[in-house]
Order: sequence, then structure tokens, then C-alpha cells
Amino acid sequence: MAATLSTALDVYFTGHNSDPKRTNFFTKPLWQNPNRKLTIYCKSSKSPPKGTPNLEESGTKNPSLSEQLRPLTRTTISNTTKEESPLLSKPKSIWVNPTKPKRSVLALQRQKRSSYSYNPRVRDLRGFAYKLNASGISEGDFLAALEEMPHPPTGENALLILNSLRPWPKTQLFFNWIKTQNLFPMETIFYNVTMKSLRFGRQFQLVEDLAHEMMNDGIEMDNITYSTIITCARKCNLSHKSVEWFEQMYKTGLMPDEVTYSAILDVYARLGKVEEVLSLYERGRASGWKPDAITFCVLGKMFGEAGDYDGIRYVLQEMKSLDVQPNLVVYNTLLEAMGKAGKPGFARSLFEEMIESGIYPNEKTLTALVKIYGKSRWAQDALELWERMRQSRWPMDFTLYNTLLNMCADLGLVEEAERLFEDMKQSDHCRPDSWSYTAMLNIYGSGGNVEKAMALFEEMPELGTELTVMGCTCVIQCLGKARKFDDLVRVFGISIERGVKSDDRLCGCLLSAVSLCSEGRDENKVLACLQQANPKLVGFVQLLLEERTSFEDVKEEFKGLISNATTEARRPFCNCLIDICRNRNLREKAHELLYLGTLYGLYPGLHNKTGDDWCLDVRSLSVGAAQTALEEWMGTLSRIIQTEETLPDSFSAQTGTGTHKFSQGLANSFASHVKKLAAPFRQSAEKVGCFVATREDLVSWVKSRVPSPAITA
DNA sequence: GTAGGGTTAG
Repeated sequence: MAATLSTALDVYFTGHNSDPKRTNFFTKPLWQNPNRKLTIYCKSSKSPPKGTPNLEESGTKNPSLSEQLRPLTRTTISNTTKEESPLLSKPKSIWVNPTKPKRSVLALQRQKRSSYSYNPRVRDLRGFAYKLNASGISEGDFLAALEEMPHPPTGENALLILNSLRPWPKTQLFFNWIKTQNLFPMETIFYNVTMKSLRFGRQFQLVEDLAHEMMNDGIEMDNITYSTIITCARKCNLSHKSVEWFEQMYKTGLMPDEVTYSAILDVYARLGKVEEVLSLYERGRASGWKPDAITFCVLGKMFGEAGDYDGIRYVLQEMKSLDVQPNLVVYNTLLEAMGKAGKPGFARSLFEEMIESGIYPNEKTLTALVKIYGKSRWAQDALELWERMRQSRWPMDFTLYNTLLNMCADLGLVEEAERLFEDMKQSDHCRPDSWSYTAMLNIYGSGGNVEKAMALFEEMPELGTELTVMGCTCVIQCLGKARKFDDLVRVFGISIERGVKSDDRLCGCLLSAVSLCSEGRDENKVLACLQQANPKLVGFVQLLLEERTSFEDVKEEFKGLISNATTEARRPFCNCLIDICRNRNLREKAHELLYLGTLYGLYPGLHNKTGDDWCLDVRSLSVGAAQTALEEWMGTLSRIIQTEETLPDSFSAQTGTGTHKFSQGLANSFASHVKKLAAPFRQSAEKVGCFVATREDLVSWVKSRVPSPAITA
């Protein structure tokens, strides 16, 4: 197969420029580009059925879309940055050169389904299919039962049965049986129905086998066939296959209709290929296509995943200008997207707009909104919404209940969560499940309520609720902070017995517990747990604690350790390791680790310099790491002061405000460390969570204490 | 699940 659409577009959009930023085809639509030369798209004059690939000719007479677009790869398009919002400055999509009509990329008429007259045998046949669906029936019994079909297996009757069979192995058996009976020609619809059933079972290989069979037997593949293949591949995480078959369709001379087209847009959207999606979208629009709500869902979801607020606004604007009314699914998708783009206020207005337009929210709508308010710490809005949900008797399901519990965890609403959890226990349909227990363990764990967390931990197996690794992590963290190391070891052992597979986050919590242990028995017990979960991490701790370990050894091992850890776990690992060193008075090693962490990008934005202010931002650091960073900073500053380089007017250190109810209070420990060093930082009156010092105070402090081992470390 | 496309939980 020729270059795929994605490779062609990759070249096109990146061109000679390696900058992957968004190109500005919105400000200058492709079809207004004078350099544009699209290969004339031509249908094969010969007559294999439309849609059936002719393997010898494919790629020559009917160019794929990527081949049509290939000349564009030579076009230079300037880049714009995201901040310029090219989406919003997009002019109307008007074809300006009528002498060279633009080649269409999709058929404007949706494929018509064949209409069938009412089959009076429908009840009998369905009933027969349901019997075949009964579980436990063997292949032999199944085939034997087919002899007792209540009506003769005409095409119409067979189709009705085929449509009612599930799961896929039965559909497949029946499909193969009708083929061997040879009673009527196998039309496209039989393949389409069978493929759909296979798709439910995520059997892409079987779907593809059927597609090849159609090609070999000269059976027409239509838009329904292709869209089923494309979505099946996508659902099986085989997006390259989706793209291949989409390309294949163009080569056979079959134009995608809007369903197939939006299916492929979804494939690209899920691959995060925003530029390709927008190019296809614009090409479709230029062909006279009026996208429907489903297409806008695809676009909205894509922009949400990218956290692209401008993109979401673009979708809303396009719907408005095309007079497409958003439906419930569109609203749900856009709400979710607004959350991902970090726009709780816009999500709130969109929700109100939806209600005003007369659309009732469903569970998914409310789940999206509750999640947004929780994550944004919008307690008042969250509680008001919750009250409104109760009063309006809006629908609830498991996900919504559990999202409400997670919202309570985010906002520190312990009593509300307990009430809700009790409601769930009393309910008929939404008894607390593994997610609910995990949420409650999170609430008790992060709130330091050891007794209640342990009670739930004990209760779970009695009710047959599965313990998740996250639930286990919450309990371990809670016990570590409470310094109940014997219980911690017991909980770890039980969790592993209960089938919890430890991950990097759990290891991070164990490592954090190690940092809280005093040297000796407790430490050894916790390290023994960690040894089971991640022996390399234990090896590294031991290396650190050995006196004679050189910086080079630490550096080498640290690199291996960090590159094996998941991205989210890397900084916590480094923070805990620094804490462990500081607790053992291995201050130099703590500084080495902070240096290495910075070197490997674990602390981006730690230092921020503007002309009149130098700022140390320790908000993502542990207590020990923050102290180390402060010392390091003071050391650097004293060297700068001694060499009499230019300094700003003020210095500041950000510890954060600790808005979260359960946060550790980094500010307090930072304040006491500043005091210990007698450094001239004061809590800022205007900015909470910010410590400030003037240049004069800092310079005189540095001069008064030089030389000091602490600041030259 | 009515031959094909879109939305909820660390």
C-alpha cells in the first residue's frame, strides 16, 4: 500500500520545519492556496462492483486521499502559536475558484439502506435465535438445532436470525452455515451484520478475514462495510488498520459518506492527530458537507483531550454558524472537554445553557460536572449542584455516586461522604463497590483517620469487595504518617495476599514511610515490604546510606532507577530519597540528589527569575527537598554576592497555600527552617504561601554568616 | 445491538 494518509499529512504539516506547533491553515484555507494541485480523482471505467478493491489497479487509477493530498506536501505553510488562536480568526470556508472545482472528499448523500418488507415470521425466527443464544450449547448441538428451523432458510429469514444471534461465535457459526448451504447468493448485508457482531467481540482479525473474502469473491463492500471495519480496528486499538482500510476504500473508487468520514475523524482524533483531523474536517466542509452532532462530538472530545480551550470554542462556534443544535451527547462531551481544559466556569455556563434549552442532564452530564467542581475545589458550586440533583431527582448511577465521593475527597467533605456512603449501603441498585471503598479509603487516609480507614479495610473482604492498589496505597500512606509501622507491614502483606499488584505509587508511599522511620527495626520492616515490591529501589537506598558511595555511583544508579519509574512517580521518589538522606544527616547526598533530580527534569520551574525578583518555587517538593533547595539557593546566592554580580530588588520563595484540607503544611516547615538558618525571609502579607526578602537584608545576612558549611554544601 | 459514526470514575 502506498504511503498512508497519516504519513502524507505528517510530512505536509511538519514540512521542512520540525516545529510541531499548529499550522495556520485556518487563516488561509488550503483550497485558497494557489500552489494547490490536486490529482484529479477518477473512477475506474471498468466494472468491478464499486467498493471492491481491484488489487492490480489499486493505487494507479483511483488515488487514495493521501495521494490526492501529496502535492500539498510541497506547500509551505507558516506556523502560528497556539496563543494566537487561529481557530477563532478563521474566515468562512468559501471556495473561491469556480473554474477549478474542488475535488470532493466525501459523498454528501448517506448510503441508503435497503428497505425490507415486514416479515410475518419475525417472532418465530427471533424466538428460535434466542434459543440458539442459550449459553452452554456446543457447536454440534448448535448445528443440529439448525435442522429444526421453524421456517425455511430463505435469505430474508436467515438475515433475521443472523441479526439476533450473539455473542459473536454463534453469529460466525451461523454465517458459515448459511454459506455452506448455498441456498441464495451471499449479499453484502450478510457480511455487514456478521462483522458488526464480531466487532462487539473485538475480533478484528476475523473481520479483516471476512473483508478479504469479500474482495476475493467479488462481493461489493459498501460504506457500511468500511465503517464497520474502521470502527472495529479502532476499538481493538489497531488504528493503523483503520487508516489502511480508509485508504483502501478511496482506491476502489468508493467515496466515504458522512458516517464513514466521521468514523475516520474519530480514529485520527484518538491518535491525537489534531492537524489531520482539522485538515479532513476542512476538506469535508469545502466539499459541501454539513457535519452533524456526532462529528462535533468527535472534535470536542479531541480538543478536550488536548486541553485546548480555543478548540472547544471553535466547535461551539461552528455548530452555531452551521445551525447544528447540540444534543445531550454533545453537551456531555463538551462539558468533559471544558473540565480537561481547566475551565470550570465555562462548564458551568454550558450546563446552564443546556438546561435552558430544555435538555435534561443524564448521569454522564452530572458526573462530568461534579468531577470538574471537585477538581477545581469549587466547593460551593459542587454542593449546590448536589442539592439540585436531589431536588430535581436527576438520575444517579454507580459512576455518579463514586464521582461524588471523589469530589468529597477533593474538597475534604468527610461527613457528606459518610452520609452518601451510607445512602449507597441502603440503596437497592448502587451498593458501594470497589471504587466507592477506594474513595472512602482516600478520604480517611488523607485525613489521617487511621481507625476508620482500617475499619473499612477490614470490612471489604467480608463484603467481597476487591481491594485496589490505590485503596491499599491510601491505607499505607495513612499508617506511615501515623507511624504505625507494624500495622503498615500487616496491611501490605494482606494486600498482596488479596491480589493487589504493587505499582510505582505504592512503592512511593512505602519509600515515604521509610523516610518517616527512625533507623533500626521499623525501617528494616518497611524496607522488607519495599524489597518485595521494588528490590532496585531498596538497593538504591542502601547504596545511598553507605558512607563510601561516590557521587558517580549515585548518579549512575539514580539514572537507571528514574528511567524505569513511571513519569508521575519520579519526582515523589526523588523527594522521598532526599528526605531519607536528611533524616540520616547525609546532607551532602541530599544535595546531590536534588542536583540529579533537577538534571533529569524532575523539578521544572524550581527557579524563576525576572528582572526585579528571583523566586524559588518549592511547591512540588517534600519538606526535606524544600529545605535542601533553600540551602542550595542560599549557597548560590552567597557565591553571587561575593562576586558582586547584579542582584534583583527582591527574593521570594513559594511554598503554596495548602488549599487542600489534607495538605501537609509545607509552609510551616519551611518557615521553621528559615528561622533555623536565621535567613531574612518573612511570610508575605499580600501573597499567602509566599516568603519574601529584600536584597539588602539578604546581602547583609549572607555577609554575616560566610563562611558556613551549610550554605557552601 | 435492529447492516455503519459520538459521551461518564484514580
